[in-house]
Amino acid sequence: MKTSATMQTKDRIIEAAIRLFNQKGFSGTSVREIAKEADVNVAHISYYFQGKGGLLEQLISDFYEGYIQMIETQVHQVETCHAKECLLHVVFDILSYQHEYRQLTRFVYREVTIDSTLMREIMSTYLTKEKYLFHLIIERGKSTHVICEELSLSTFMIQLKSLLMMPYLQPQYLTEVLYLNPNEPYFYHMYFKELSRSLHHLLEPKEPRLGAHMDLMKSSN
Amino acid sequence: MKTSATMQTKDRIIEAAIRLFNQKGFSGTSVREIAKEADVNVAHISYYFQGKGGLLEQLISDFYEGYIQMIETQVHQVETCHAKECLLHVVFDILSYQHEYRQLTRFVYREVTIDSTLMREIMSTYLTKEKYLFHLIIERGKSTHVICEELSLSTFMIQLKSLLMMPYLQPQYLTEVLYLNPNEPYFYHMYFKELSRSLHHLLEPKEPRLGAHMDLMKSSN
Amino acid sequence: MKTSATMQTKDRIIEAAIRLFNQKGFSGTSVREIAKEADVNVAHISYYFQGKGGLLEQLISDFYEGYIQMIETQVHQVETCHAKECLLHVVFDILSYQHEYRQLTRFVYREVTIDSTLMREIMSTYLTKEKYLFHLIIERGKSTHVICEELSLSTFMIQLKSLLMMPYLQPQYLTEVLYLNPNEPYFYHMYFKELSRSLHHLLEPKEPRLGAHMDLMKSSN
Amino acid sequence: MKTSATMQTKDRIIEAAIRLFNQKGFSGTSVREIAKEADVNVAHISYYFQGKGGLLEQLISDFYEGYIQMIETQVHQVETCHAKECLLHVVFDILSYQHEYRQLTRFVYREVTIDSTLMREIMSTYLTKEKYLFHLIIERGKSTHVICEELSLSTFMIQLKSLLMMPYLQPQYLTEVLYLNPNEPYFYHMYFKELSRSLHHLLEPKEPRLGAHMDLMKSSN
DNA sequence: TATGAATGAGACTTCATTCAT
DNA sequence: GATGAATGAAGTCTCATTCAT
Repeated sequence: MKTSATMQTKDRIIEAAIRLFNQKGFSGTSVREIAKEADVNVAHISYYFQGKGGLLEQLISDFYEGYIQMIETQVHQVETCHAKECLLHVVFDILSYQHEYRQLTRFVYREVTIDSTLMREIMSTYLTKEKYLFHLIIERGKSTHVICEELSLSTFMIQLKSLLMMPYLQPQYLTEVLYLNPNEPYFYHMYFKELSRSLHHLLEPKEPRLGAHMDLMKSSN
Repeated sequence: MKTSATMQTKDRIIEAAIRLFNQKGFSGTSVREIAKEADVNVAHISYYFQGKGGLLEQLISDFYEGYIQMIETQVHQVETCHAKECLLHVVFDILSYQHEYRQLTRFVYREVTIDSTLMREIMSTYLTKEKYLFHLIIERGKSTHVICEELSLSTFMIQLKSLLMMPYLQPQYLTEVLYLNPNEPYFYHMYFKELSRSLHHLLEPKEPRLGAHMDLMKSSN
Repeated sequence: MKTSATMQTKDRIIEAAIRLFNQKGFSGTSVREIAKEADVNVAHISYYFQGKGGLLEQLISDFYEGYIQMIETQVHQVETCHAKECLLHVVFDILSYQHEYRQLTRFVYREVTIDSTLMREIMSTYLTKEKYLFHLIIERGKSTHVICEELSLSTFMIQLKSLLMMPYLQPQYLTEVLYLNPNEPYFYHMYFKELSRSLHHLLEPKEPRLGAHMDLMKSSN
Repeated sequence: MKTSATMQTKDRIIEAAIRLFNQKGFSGTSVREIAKEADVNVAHISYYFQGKGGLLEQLISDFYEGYIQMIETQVHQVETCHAKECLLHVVFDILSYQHEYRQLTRFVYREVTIDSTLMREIMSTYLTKEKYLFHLIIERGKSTHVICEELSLSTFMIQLKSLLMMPYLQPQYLTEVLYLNPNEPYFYHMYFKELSRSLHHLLEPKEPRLGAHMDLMKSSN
């Protein structure tokens, strides 16, 4: 068992790292800065996390560990529910989770765009599981005819994840261009509403008519 | 006028930088690596671009310069068109532009998530203009009653941009989890189709009924 | 409290820096050379002194700090003395101080001739104080009628400082042209004698007759 | 014969070099800065002066060439004169020469404090000659009994040269501490007056009585 | 003669980590 | 467990010079 002082040190490092990685990126942050921000000796970072890389790994793993666990819990809790309602519950929980760990979320979502061994492991460990969990819900929805049979899981995941990640990948865009404040609770409640509406359209059985783009396709190279 | 040899050197640096920044991020890439990849003397990077930072600036500026110019051209060309058609044309052009400069796009979209002075300038210079151009189209659509009066520009921009950026911010997710290949032309044609469908729902005047999430709101903190 | 090992490292750097700056000038010396001369890792220079510039700053500040303190001590000690005697004591102390820190003195006196922000600060911090301290002595001498009323402080300071600095600014001239050895204690005792004689003439109330140069003045442009 | 354009280029380089060497020292100035300041191509510096070192050499040689020639001219012109008057003429000419080439003088006097092969050559070539010329005058003065027999040449040279160089080695001290402006013609006329007075005392046959310092000598280590 | 791109060496600094205390 | 000095590698950038045009 770790002593309280040790926990404090580890936690202070984690908090400082999240703050700084978020601001300047992983590579853009030095261990000295982290140690200074956390008011800890530099050697502690290597000592507790086996180096800067280990710290990164732990932060990302922790994030996705909690992320997947939260979805799993929700999916199993509402196993008997109406699929669409379950879906919305999960989405709402994800938004809450992201909001609770705002800085970590933002940093992880950016770092995950880098092609590295670590990230590939994360993909196959956590994101594949996430996909599977949504697959379960969607299938349940299809079998109970509340979700359109033709809906492809990929299409769904792309739309869902792009909207879920947007506020964390482009926070400055929201604040400086759209004058929204993604850190306020109000924002993410509104955001949930919009997201729900989008998903609603996506899951709807009736296919909308669209013609314009078909011609565009042909004229392009 | 620059000699051909010079252009080759500058261009080789730019290409190498895009490739590496894309793979390892800006901070994660050293000028030595870039010089090696470009088969160019290290000193050239400072010589031509006033340092690594200048190279970053130029890449990002170039990207957004072309980006905005392309949208502007399209918007003015189809000024007399049906607003919705114009919108689809612009979206299609953006997807094409992004596809043409795949690696640069991917890198820029990631780097833009970092809060720096440069990025804030990019926001206020280019992205504010982008918003304005979409504002013009949307307003035209509203005045001709093909776009729902209640649609807020912010809502529209969030949905549009999140979908536009998604394949470039999460390419590994697409390839390794969803088994899609965002680099193939086929993909981005399909993607355009999906995007069009989403926008169609968004612009539609008729408001869908949704209730489930309202209850969720109340039970949350 | 610093450990003995640390002090050794810092001191070794300082000694090596003085030696090399003295020989080759500040800009003409590289941190690598200093590190090599001090038998220390290159990184230590930035580590302990915040870079080469910080090292320079510290050396110069240390020199003038000790310099002013020494004069102050002397001035206050002999407050009740005869002004002229006090003056000679101070001059003797300065010569001793300069001799004790020969290499540092020489380097500082050369570097001080460069127009930089640092040097301007040194001027206004230390040399203004030095002037003030001599002002005190001179005024005391004037009020007790042992120093000529008409003597201007500027004239005095110029003559005094030019003679004080000479052996350190032109050591090669002394050795290679005049065949004197300014490093020997004998030399600076002789030098003190000459200096005293010069000052004596300067402080003397009786004005010498001089005519020759008056005509020169008129014939010059 | 050099073309006018070439001369312009060479001269522009020389002027720029003097200006910059004066401000930042030799090692502190880069050839690129010089080329930029002179509005000349960088390659010209290596081309015309065989590199940065050659430029330095030329500047210093030119300075001392003119310096010695000027003294020689004066010494031979006034060969038949009264030794003291001749001395004052020479001193006045040196002050004028220094004033005319203010920036060069200042830079050369600083650089001459560095121990290098070049400087040692300068010493043995020019400064030894300077000493010899003053030796001639002093000896003439001694033989005509207008200069004290006991005056040593070294003592004289030290006092003379320290005063001659002072305004160029410590210009900031004069401006920022003593509030004098060494660039004004008025200043150096005054300075000549003071210098003359000092020399007068020095050459005087009657030895002043001084006792205080003799005791100091014994109490020092 | 004039240019400016190219070069490679070397400048200063910061990095993450280790280790003796 | 905690410290901070020490390390060597690597970072970015600037240097003076050369050379083909």
